[in-house]
Amino acid sequence: MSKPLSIHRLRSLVDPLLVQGPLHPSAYAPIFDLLTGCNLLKLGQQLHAHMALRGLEPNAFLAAKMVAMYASSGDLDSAVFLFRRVENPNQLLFNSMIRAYTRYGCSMKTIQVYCRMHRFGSNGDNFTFPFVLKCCADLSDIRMGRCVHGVSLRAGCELDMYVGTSLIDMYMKCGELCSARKLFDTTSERDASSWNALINGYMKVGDICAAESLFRRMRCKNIVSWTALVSGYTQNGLADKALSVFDEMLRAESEIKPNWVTVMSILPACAHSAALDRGRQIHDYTRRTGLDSNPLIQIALAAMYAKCGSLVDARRCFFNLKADERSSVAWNTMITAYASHGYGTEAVSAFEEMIKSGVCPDDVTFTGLLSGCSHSGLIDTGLKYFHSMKAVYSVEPKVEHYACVVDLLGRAGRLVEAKELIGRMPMKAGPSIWGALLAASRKNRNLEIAEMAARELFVLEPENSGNYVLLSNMYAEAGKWMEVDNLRATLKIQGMKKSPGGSWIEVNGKAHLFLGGDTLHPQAKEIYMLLEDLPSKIKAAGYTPDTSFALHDVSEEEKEQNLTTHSEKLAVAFGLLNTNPGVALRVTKNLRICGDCHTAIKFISKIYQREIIVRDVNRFHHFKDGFCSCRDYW
DNA sequence: ATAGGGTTAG
Repeated sequence: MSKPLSIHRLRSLVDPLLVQGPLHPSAYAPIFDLLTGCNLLKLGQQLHAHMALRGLEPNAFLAAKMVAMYASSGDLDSAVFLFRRVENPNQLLFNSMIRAYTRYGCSMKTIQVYCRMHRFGSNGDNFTFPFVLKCCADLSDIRMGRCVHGVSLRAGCELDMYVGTSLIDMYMKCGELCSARKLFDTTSERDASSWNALINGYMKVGDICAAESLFRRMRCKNIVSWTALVSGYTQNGLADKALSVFDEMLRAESEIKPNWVTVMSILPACAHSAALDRGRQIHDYTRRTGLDSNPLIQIALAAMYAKCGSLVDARRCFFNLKADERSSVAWNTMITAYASHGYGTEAVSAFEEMIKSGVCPDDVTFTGLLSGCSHSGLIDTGLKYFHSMKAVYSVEPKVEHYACVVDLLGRAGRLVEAKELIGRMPMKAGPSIWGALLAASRKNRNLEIAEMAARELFVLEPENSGNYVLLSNMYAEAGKWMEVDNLRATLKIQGMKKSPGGSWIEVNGKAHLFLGGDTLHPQAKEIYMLLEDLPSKIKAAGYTPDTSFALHDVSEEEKEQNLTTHSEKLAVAFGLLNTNPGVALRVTKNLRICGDCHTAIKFISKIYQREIIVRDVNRFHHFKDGFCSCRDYW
């Protein structure tokens, strides 16, 4: 596309038309072309109104241009209105409308327009099929896809590269990998797009090897190919690989540089690994390249910072957004950020502010809000919002909202109410529901309800060893060693391994991972010395180790020993040893933080005057001056 | 005028 003209230049083209009488449609068409993609809705509307006032009905050709203009300016309704008024649509107009609907993600509508086009006796052309095929892909409608494939052959489009790529993409997204591959292998002309469609498809189904081998064999790699690899790794949970490909990309001698989509793909990898320093580097990169002016980037940055433990930076990114850029997703990001950090009150006020600014909440908003209330013990507030979801905001509660409320009630010890709520749910209770109930029974030491929840979970997610471990721990607490042995035997028979507890901490941009009882680290000796000194220091400050968290059938002394070597303590000790006084420590754990460690870290934060931020699988704990942001409610 | 993108409970 040519460079967009300045608003003044466009004004000077439109204004003379507005003072003249009706002209031939061909006089207006080029103006609408110029307005397309300029996001100057007002100017387009003015011209349209001028024509309407003079009784000028656009013909199909002109309507096509106007539909494109409206669609590109965010006004789909006007585009549809125009389209419907044209009695004799031509191919161009159909294409324009199909493109408009596709752009707004209205796949069903696109298919409807395509069908109508058929009834007008047209097969479509090389500009029709790519969009229609994309919709088939989005709908996973393989039958429609095959049908469109057939029509595209009849229309003689089989050699068109755009159509070819769209076909490959459609087959990949519908899970017909073989058909896609066959098309790819038999196409004589292939460009980067067809390769990229395949790579993305393989990544989507989790076939990393196939995607990698294609990428390595590719000779015409472009920015999309690199991004496909990065986002594929991220989506498959391979954050480290995503980060190293990103580095490789920066090093690669080609001209290819990360664009905004690449950045969007790499940020979740930073978040996953809690790689705050890497995240900051990427933030710097967006500032250097001007990508940071993109509101989507700011939102993704906010989410990254929140997940890396820096709520301050997350807020800063959010406040970089102008008021009209604060979409529901932006608000959701902040509400969820507050919730996960245990700032329920702030989550609630962010929600209220969102409503005040006229942004409609959606289901994600309420999962964030409810989990925020739950983490902070705002029981009544949470219940109030839950009940207002549908009544006030027309958002249908989904299973995840029920899970939040089960958690909200359960955490507060209202297990019976939680159980009753599960019974009244309009949908089937899934793992999230029973998982919340199990965790709540653990917290309240209610073995009976725990057994009930666990029974459901063993069926729903038999491969999740965490559930067995949790119940087994509860049996251990209750001294029911027989049941403990039974569960352990079950675990063993099924060949399941307890996922090892691990924590990591980033120091000078490098992550250091510790497993429970780890002695492999080069600094292990110093770390253990520091930890061995801790109990006496802490005991002097009034701390008693809570051995109920050791959960082994061993003597009290041994239990205490095991506690000192939990991975989160090792990571904290390492942090104390390797950072300057006063620097905040950020530790990430792959499981839930242990209760004894929680107490110990509170004391450490006081004794060593350090802010310590621990992210566990559920939430953040901010330790400072002997207190935790969760106020021991977790 | 093809391919890639942000927010989600235990």
